[in-house]
Amino acid sequence: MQIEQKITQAVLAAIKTLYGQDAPEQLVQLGATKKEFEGQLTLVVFPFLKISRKKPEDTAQDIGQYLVKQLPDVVARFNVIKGFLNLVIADACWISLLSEIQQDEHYGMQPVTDQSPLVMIEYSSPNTNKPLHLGHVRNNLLGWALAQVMQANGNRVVKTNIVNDRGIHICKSMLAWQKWGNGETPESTGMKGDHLIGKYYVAFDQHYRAERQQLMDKYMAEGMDEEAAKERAEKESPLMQEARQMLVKWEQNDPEVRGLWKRMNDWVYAGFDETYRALGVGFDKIYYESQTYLEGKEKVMEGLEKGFFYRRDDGSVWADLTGEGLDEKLLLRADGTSVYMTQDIGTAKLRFQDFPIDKMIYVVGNEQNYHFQVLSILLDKLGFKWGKDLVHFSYGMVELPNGKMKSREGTVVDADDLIAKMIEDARTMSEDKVNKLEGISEEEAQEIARIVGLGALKYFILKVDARKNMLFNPEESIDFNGNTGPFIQYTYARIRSILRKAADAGIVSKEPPSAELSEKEIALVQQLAAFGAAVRQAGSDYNVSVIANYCYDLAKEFNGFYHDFQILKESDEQKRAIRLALCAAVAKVIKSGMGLLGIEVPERM
RNA sequence: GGUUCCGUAGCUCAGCUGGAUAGAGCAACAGCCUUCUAAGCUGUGGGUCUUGGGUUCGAAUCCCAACGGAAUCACCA
Repeated sequence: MQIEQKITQAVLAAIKTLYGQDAPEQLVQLGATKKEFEGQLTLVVFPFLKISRKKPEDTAQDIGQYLVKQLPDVVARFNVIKGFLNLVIADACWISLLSEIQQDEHYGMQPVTDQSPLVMIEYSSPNTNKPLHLGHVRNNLLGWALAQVMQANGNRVVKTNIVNDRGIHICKSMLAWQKWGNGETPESTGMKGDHLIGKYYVAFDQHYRAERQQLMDKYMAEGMDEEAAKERAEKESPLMQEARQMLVKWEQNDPEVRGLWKRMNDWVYAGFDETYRALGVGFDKIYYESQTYLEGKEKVMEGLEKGFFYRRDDGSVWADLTGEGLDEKLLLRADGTSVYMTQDIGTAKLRFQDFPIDKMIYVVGNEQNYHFQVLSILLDKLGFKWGKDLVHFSYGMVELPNGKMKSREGTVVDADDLIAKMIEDARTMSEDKVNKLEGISEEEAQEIARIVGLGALKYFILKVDARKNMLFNPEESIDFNGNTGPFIQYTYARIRSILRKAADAGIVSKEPPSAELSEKEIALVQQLAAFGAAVRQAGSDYNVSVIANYCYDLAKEFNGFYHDFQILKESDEQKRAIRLALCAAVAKVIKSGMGLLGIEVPERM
């Protein structure tokens, strides 16, 4: 922000003039003044003591006097507490800052041009054998928000999704559907396609477990120990063998298996699309592993020829990463089929063909930290210029009070159920406040409930540092009071209400003239001014929770102001104009900040 | 065991690029609606910032070690 820039330069000049030495800019530590002292900006003078050779208090006095003299329009006065120089900034500075905020359409955001760096963000990346759950929700919300934040920092962003549409897990669902499905379809059952497929995935697992148990009992009765019996049962289970056969047929392009595979995947995609739409997330380009897994083999063979990798006697191909402090990593099985890593290499190859990627960000859970460490090294060896610096945006698990979510054990929080529950709760909540929604149609009321319910869910997830595991207790519903999405949305709705009334009354908010500002008003402008820094920090740290916390602080600050001051009823026209300008600016910044998080704000609630 | 991450109020979390007396929310208690939306505001109580060293004028923040928890170390994806 400009004020800080000016002061920083003036402080450097002060050091030079007063003590005859150049100080590096890093020594200038300017921060917000603590509430209990007068002033808005505080300079920490301790770093300058070696240069000034004076006591902290005297050094602060020197610099303070210099600033007041050299920047009278900016620094109105100052006070010194120990080594802290508190600066009182002139009201006019805050007012002109406020009008700058109002006039800047993209306040806080960097422009994006054709020359901007291209950042590709991979997120979501579901398996097509079961519906999305809360863990996926965290991934999707983080991925979307991160994409918005990167764009706000002046990057061209391509959002991408790699769908894991092949493999043994899908064959399990297919097989179970064939055996026990009686030709059920989403149409015939009214179920979402992803849920229908998920039902058969679970069915497979149940039958398989029963079968395995039977076999185990049999082998143990024959005198095998438990461990060996289990291993043999898993290997010889007819169901599992059938599933494996199906996968082989799939790889051989068997028309019948491929037909079923396509049909069932299409059901799942239709279901996913619905969930994505409800969450408000989307993609610019979707890749499918069925299309990329073969590409990886080529790349691996290329690496083998160049001597980056080696082949073992059994024919399998490996990368030796012991030089990097890691293990040896399998890239191709002895039978020539590819593994997870091979597929990611293939996907990378296709992506680089499609886009001139400068930076690649993978939004994937922290259970795969090792995988991405290895992937980065391999891509680098294979000549991808962004491989070495790829970013694994690694986020923690969502845990339930009794531990992790496990789809096979049915302890998952389903994404669709959760979204529906949130909207329902928001609806109930607003019905307790009938007076507010007077004269609102059923559709509007439902739309508000949707915005607020999703706002609560999204904020709940995004306000937490992504790296940390987070706890979700299904017994306690997500809050709508306190540090929550609805709190911020509510602040916005109240402001919009004021601005509507101002417009109705014909009060035009013109250019704010000069007037004295109260401490609270200055604090609000200062908070508004910090938006750009929050956006930059969120981008450089890959931390979207910075934006969430910023929005909360801003809303909190505004609510204090709203409580203490009259706005429309203020009789002094100049004060009223400034307060209306403040309202408009806060609404604008809340809307764009929440927008970065993918959270909508309602005009009323 | 190796590697990576985490440990702040009863609970959920901020603060971590070193700066003043460590902040919010929830829960508990006490107040504030004839006045612009009370999903709000104000107040009270609640802390060995896991522990022990080190660096520094100054450490929740940086370094080292220990303790506690999580993830990972598959011819699963």
